[in-house]
Amino acid sequence: MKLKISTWNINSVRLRLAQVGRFLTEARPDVLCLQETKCPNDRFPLKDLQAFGYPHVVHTGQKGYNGVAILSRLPFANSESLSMCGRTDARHISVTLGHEANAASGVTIHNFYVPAGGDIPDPKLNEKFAHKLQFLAELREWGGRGRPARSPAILVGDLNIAPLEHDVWSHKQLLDVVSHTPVETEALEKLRKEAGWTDGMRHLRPEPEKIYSWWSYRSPDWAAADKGRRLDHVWVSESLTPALQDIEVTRETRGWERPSDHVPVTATLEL
DNA sequence: ATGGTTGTCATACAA
Repeated sequence: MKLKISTWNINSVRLRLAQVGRFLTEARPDVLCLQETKCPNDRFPLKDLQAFGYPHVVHTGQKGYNGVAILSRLPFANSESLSMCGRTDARHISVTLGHEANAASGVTIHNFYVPAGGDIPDPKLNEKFAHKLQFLAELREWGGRGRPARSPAILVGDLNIAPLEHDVWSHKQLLDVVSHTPVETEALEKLRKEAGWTDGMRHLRPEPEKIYSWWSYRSPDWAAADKGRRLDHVWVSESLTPALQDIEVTRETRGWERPSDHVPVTATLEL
């Protein structure tokens, strides 16, 4: 069977409910992982999302900030949410697919939203950057402790880091810009390789091809300037790497009315 | 070097 899984930082799920519906209708993924739902749990638009043909939904959110959700056409065997950095903010949720005798049963999907990290790339001067580095340290520890990539698993999300030279419009100009500083990019690549994850996007579309999934709202003409960054990622475990068939970045959603600053990334696996 | 935009919630803060 084919498993099609998408990840999208939606920047308010309530404001962009119709866009989620349009994307789901047009792309028809089996699973959609959302970040930055910016929605407390009691105001999450559960029924509206289910009505798009995704009866299985888990979510965790808070007022105003953060928040992650997973929508699925396939049922879940179980779900959990990790607490990172001793905080109650909603930056991870995972499910294990199951309850049906198909090839996707037993695949665990982790949906992460890594802190953006503020503007100043110095943990002594900027608490938000210190938080980001701490989050990466805990991600590394988590990747070694439970060895999540040693069983069939997919890790997606807004990792707020563009790790490679061709993941940004200008490597040199962004070396001291949060999201592309060496301390972040080296930490992310190290923890990914150590844990055994494959960078799914680059596995199918290696450098030097430029790949972006985010364009700043502050750019007056984002499409012409094309000063993007690849902040959104799909990682797959070793056992699932040969199953990777396709990666798609749905750039056109950035041109929709009232868009998110991130666009969906979709992976197709033949299981 | 600086300011540029958006969303949430209340007019500041995070991204």
